[in-house]
Amino acid sequence: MLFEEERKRLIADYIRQRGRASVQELALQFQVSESTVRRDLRDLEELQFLRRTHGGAVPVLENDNNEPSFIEKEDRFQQQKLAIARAALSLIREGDTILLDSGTTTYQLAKLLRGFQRLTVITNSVMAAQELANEKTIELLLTGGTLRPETLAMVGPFAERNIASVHVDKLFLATNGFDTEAGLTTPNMVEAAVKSRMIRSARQVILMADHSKYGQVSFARFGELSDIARMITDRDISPAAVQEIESAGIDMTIADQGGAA
Amino acid sequence: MLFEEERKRLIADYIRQRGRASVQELALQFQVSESTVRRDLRDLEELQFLRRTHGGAVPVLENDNNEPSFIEKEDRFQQQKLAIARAALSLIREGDTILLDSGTTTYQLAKLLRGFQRLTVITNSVMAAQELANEKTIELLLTGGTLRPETLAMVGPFAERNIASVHVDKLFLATNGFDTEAGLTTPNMVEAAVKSRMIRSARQVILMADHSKYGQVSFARFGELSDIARMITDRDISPAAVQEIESAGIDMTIADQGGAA
DNA sequence: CAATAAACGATCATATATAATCATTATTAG
DNA sequence: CTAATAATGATTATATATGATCGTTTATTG
Repeated sequence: MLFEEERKRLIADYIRQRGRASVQELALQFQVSESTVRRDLRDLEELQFLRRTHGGAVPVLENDNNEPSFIEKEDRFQQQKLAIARAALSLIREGDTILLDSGTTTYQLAKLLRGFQRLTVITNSVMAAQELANEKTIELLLTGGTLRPETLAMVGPFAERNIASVHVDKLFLATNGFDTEAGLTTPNMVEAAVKSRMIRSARQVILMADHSKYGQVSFARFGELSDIARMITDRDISPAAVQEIESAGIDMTIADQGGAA
Repeated sequence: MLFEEERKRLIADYIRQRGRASVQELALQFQVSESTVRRDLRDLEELQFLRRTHGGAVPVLENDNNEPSFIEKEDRFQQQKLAIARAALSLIREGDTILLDSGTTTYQLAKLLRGFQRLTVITNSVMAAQELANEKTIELLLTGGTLRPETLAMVGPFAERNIASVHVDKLFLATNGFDTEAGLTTPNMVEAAVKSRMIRSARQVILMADHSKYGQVSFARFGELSDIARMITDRDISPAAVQEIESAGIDMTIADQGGAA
């Protein structure tokens, strides 16, 4: 005879393992009435361990790939950004210490960082931090700072001071505007100050920017082209732009989307 | 014949080893009445050595994987903690700048902070930050630091430095151990360092601790009783404890759970 | 879209576990 | 040694988990 707690835990395991289970099946399996199974399922659903359906239950969806957040849904160029993130991933080595800027493209990279055995990640993005919080093999540091609700980025003196106190192998940087004349720009002054600080704390600066950023000029300037060692963009960038960027001494990586458009 | 403490330890071991035990089984095994077994189990549960179920007890699960454990989700003292949080809430004024420690009790308070029109909150708890991220009327600052996966608390030099650079009206502090001799203690050294810093940055220190913390001594000491201006606890605290704490010059608030047990 | 069968939630009865209480026994302090 | 205190066991009232029943809701299928 099982205790209630034991049974609930086993039911949760059972469903996670098999992918699904009917109420009847569970009642038979654990030798209790269907009433009891339903009560258990209700409790487990409340604790988010599974989702009930008519007739049974299914595992709760891992937030790995499904259920993109609101920001993600509204995001344009997702395919391109994922491709850029994959290209960025190949630049990271075991044991690296990296600085991860906030932004939707760098967020895609954060999701890919799982699986590293030894990695130190410093970020001002709460969204990125959430993705990596449970990875035991990744040392995760948050810069701290005032939280901007729109982007869940931490900015301001707290962030700047902490970034100033470290040195990293690689910075993965995002931007709103990238222009050969105006340099690197973003709409928000305090975010610009943080990015500027990040650049100064990195041995190698890698810019992750899809083609739509090229030629854009925003309000606050945080760096110039010569700060950038490498730029990763998508294949929709114009050949003319590529030539112009390369002639500024920046290595280019054109990310392949693997056949898909 | 065993001493009480010996028996309790053996019961805890027994359950950890076998994975479960019924009250009957334990009464037989240790040659005591079921009443005594239940009392032992109650004590052991309060100390988090095991979890009671109807009919017996099971071990506390180690949360080795990334999923939130049962323990976290169904916190047995939730009612008390909520009551404590409500009492803490009444101490906060519009326009205050408060420092919020990480922990389950302070997390309850974070959830109640919505609705303030003007409030500055500094916290090292990512969980608390998530609750408040979308409140436009709350200025939210994160301390930054290394993220501890178990508690989602930010600790270490980043956090300490930023905390040291501010001064707040009120600190809402959590603790694992509260003892008139040993003072305030917690299992983790780096968390202790952060808490210690917090105390130094606050004009008024308010301790939020349910009755189970009283008399507990953990590994790392981060403060003494004289640091505390006020303690908020639940009504299950013993009158003797209240008197002892008050004679140490600490104002006491016994949170009412509003009729519910 | 309606008919039908299955699944569901609500409610109740019951068996059992538990908390509260009190008497008794062990332990400690003076 | 005696008084006070704490732990234990027995007893009783309360609380809880469970299974059965039944009216309602939901999915399916012709």
